[in-house]
Amino acid sequence: MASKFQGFPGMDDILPGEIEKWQWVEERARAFFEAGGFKEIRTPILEPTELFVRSIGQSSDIVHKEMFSFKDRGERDMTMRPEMTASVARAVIERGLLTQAKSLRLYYVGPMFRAERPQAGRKRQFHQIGAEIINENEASDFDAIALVHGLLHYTGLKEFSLNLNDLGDEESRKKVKTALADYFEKEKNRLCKDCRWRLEKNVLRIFDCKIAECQPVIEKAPWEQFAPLGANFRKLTAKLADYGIPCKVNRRLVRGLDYYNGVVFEITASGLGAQNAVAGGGRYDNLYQDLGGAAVPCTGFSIGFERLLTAIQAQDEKAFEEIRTRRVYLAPLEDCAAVLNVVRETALRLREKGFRIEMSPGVFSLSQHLKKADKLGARYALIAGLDEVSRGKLVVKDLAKREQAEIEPEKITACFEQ
RNA sequence: GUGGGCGUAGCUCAAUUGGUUAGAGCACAAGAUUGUGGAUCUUGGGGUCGCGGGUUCAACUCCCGUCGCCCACCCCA
Repeated sequence: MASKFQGFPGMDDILPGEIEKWQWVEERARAFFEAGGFKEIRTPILEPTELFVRSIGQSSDIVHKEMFSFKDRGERDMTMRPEMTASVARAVIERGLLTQAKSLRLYYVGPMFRAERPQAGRKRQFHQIGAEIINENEASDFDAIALVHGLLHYTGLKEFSLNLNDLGDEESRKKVKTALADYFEKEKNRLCKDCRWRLEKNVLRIFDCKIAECQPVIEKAPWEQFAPLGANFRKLTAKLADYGIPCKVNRRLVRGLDYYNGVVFEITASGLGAQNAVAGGGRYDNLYQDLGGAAVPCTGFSIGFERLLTAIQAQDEKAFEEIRTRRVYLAPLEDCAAVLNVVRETALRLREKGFRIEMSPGVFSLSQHLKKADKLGARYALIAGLDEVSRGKLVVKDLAKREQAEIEPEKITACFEQ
């Protein structure tokens, strides 16, 4: 409060104590993506404004009112990325990645920026973790959905529900749009003013409306008659059922980004407040072409990092207990190179095994060390003084069980394997 | 962008309907405690009461503005 400067609205600092959870989820996500054949990609936060206008679409809320855009000193129009799919597409096309491989599986983790009014589960700088499957066949719809589903479970989310819809191919989508436009045009006087605006810009978005008076009109929209679910979509839902992935078909599910076609989906979770979508995605077969690349079919999804974290914790208070059990506190009892080196080297060996190292700089007595270890939330302590080091040993203490053992530093990892 | 609620210590909150030097718990630091921890006790550091202006002999308290936070709408992850 006494600070002369304040951060911008909706842009948070992620502090020690909280960051460990981020790292934990991130590590799990990376492992899961690797197991699915995905490689990480990182792209710049700033992209040409036109890239997002072309991909996400003029009529979308993101483009027409939520982007952080400005001109740099060279009068270039730049925008802080509001999502990742367009950036990945730009990078793949620009770097010619599809000339070296027929198809690609890419994942990303990073900050996104949208100039919205902050509220629960919505920040101006927020983070997404997501993936794109580029130029594989239609079976990738299933892969993408199975991947999010598995990943959410793997990161500790217990309950969530998957909704999906079929927007159809370009042709049928056009037909549906005109048919729906005709229908809503007739019912125009029963719709709210926002819906009338949507009727002009993008009819499908009317289905997003939550105003009570519009509901009867929306309910009766004869979507099924204009756009029966495609054969591929039926195959997809059957396969999901086979694999025990529960889902609900929701014909009113429409995404707010214009590049989607075909299968789209959204995952909602409890414990999030009004913004309860934790992940979303779908098929976008025309994007690469629209951006000047070859025509390649794609599908992808992204997960809201912050929302995932709050949902995980809301559903299970002990979700991040494992972080504590993987913490090792360093307790050197002497301020001399021999002792410090043994302790540090041993700890680094454990770090490679996935443990986190905690230590407090300075020289302390053993009792002070143990007190600090508690405060830092460590499960184990590595204790060594001149006595142990001279005998080539080191003490490993389990703070929870109050047990300890003297071992040789080289055998430290074996001591944690069982 | 629109609406509602809220800004006092790092955190959670007090301050007797305007009145001396703004308090407590938690947290933090030191000691009791020089190789075995979570407790307890003692002591200590911390505040331009979000910021600016106004009313008043006197403002944390009343008025206006402003900034920020929270929640919701819109929409999205």
